[in-house]
Amino acid sequence: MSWGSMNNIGEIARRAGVSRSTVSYVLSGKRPVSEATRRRIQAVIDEVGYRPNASARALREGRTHTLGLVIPPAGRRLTDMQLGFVASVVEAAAREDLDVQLSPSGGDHDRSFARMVDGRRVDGVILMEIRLEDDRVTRLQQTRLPFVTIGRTAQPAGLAWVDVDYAGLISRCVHHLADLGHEHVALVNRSAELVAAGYGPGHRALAGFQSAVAERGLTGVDVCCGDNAAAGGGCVERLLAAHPQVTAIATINEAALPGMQRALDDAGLVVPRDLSITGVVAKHWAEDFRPALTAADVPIEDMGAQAVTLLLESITDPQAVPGHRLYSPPVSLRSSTGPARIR
Amino acid sequence: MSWGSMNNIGEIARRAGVSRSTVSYVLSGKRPVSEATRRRIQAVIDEVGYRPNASARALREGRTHTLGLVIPPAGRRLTDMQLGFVASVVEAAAREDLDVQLSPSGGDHDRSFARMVDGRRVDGVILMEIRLEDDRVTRLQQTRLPFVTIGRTAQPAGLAWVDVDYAGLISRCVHHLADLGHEHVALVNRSAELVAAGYGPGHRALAGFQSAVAERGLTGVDVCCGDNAAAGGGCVERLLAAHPQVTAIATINEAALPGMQRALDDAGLVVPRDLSITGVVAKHWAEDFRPALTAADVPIEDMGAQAVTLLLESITDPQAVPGHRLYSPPVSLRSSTGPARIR
DNA sequence: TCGATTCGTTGAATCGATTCGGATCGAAGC
DNA sequence: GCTTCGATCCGAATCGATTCAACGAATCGA
Repeated sequence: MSWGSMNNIGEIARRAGVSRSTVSYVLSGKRPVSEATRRRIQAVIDEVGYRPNASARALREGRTHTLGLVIPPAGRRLTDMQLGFVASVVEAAAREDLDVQLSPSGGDHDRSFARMVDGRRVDGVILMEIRLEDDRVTRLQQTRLPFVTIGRTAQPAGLAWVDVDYAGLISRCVHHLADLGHEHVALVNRSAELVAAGYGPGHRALAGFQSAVAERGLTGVDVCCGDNAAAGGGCVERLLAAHPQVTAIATINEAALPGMQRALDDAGLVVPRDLSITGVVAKHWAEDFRPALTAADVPIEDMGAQAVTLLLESITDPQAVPGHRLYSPPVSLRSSTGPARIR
Repeated sequence: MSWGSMNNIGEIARRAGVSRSTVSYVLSGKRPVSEATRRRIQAVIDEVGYRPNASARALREGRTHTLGLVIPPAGRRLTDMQLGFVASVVEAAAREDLDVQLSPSGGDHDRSFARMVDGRRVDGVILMEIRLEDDRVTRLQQTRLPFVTIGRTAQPAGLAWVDVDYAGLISRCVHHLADLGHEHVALVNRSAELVAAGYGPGHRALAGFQSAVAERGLTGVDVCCGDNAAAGGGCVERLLAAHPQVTAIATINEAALPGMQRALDDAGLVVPRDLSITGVVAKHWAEDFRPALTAADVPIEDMGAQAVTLLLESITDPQAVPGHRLYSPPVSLRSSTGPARIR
């Protein structure tokens, strides 16, 4: 394990007294090599700590054994859920002996994104924070580079994706609230910028909210809210002031939860006695809430792993019809929802 | 921008009616090319959307234009601060047109880490969550691959690193508490496993705590605490029960803060009237605390950017003596500390 | 004993880009 | 008219690994 001055396959071959091809076959096992020479070569490899140069291998094989993961541009802090996706994707990739490259890109015109895609630096790409109309998706389609989206576009047919059924789940939450007798409910959505940019979950949650509200004959109010505690606090304060009749809140904005909690505390409101809260958030947030949140737990780990699986399928068989998966986890009954009561 | 069946430099040369080298010189500008041909070539490049193959370029140049970032192994959730480092490193790298590869590795024997290091897949490595004795550091040293650590080992001489002066800052916090008249103070450290593993901040914070406590003639108690809200709650409950005389807490465990706050609320203690809290945490956490935390704000952004800068220096000039930077941000006076009062 | 088969190994081509020495050509100098 | 000299451009080597056709030697059957 000392510092071999040169660590290429030729040097190994020279020291072992064989040709480069034989060394290669020992590494890959794609052709039989006699036990004697294989041991001799392996000894040299172990001695100098040789590992084939990744770039050379990638060039020759046409595979980099690296996945690209496009995350929201830096500056904006990643939400806990996004971080969860990153972690689970990285872990799932590691299990398959794949590396992960990060690209912080918003639009299609990003240098980092362009390098990754056009430079054929990765075998496939996972896209996060997808918008209903997404430049990056169209860009990836025409490069014929396999990719999977976490979240889905407006027209996801023929694409590989994993997503949460925000529409269905928020709808289910509203029905749950209606069953409890609530008549005036509110939706706390993601940030206004995200929704304006056509961010899928925001739009789909709103659609599910509105349809369920209509179906049950409730009155519903929806507000956008920045992805952080401070915004959550202000948002709930304004909501309570403007719509005092509201007795229940559904949300998909987990990052705002701590602030929402604080605003409720400050207003002297007890959950669920005075106000019910529910929504679609990561399990971690639901359980950290006080009281524990009745919510649909987004299966972050599964989704990241599934995205990697789908991507690998696309890579190994580019012709195959891309797979997808829509998650619709059950709404876990915890302690944050209760019968409606006039405030 | 259509899908050129082949996108290599040879194809571009053929279409433009020149040799491959000329195309290369147009791209790099390392030799003069006549205006006429340069325009002709550029037109072809733009038309087919050509970009040089990253693997081939890396092979030839011996540089991958990629940085490796070693993060704590998945499974354990990353703390907010770690996430901040990742984000700022990625952003700083992007500014330099560098890509970032993630490697979730704890020990030295990790496959992902080995691939990254031995496969020469990256030009340099940034290491997070450094321990006082760290296998990965010794491993990197003998491969002669430039690297920078966020945090530092017990013997950091000759290494490139950025770190927070936890010892000095916690000491300053204790002095601040002593100035306010507190006589019984507590330190809430990071998790017991981390400290047992020789995690630097844990040890250095403890050392600073103990020396300051001794210097001011206080009584001090230190406890370890898991990096999450639940652990923080339990930790403070036990602390209050076992040491009722404690009137102030210093901490470096930001992830535990929400839980600590809840435990204090439950105990009916008002900050800072009944109990003072201070410590070293990311600004974000300090400001989200209620009341805002008097604390030294860890300059996460700067540290990530600085780590990239130091790494680039190591890469461009491997002979130079590695730089380092010890951050000692001021303790921002907010509202969570006040004069001691017997509970 | 000789041709056929198998096993182990080798040499050379290849992936796509960079780079250096040299070739080509027109213009300038004598 | 012939050499000289820039200005341009080209050809070939190179980076490190993989892979295929082929070759020598040993084994086998007839």
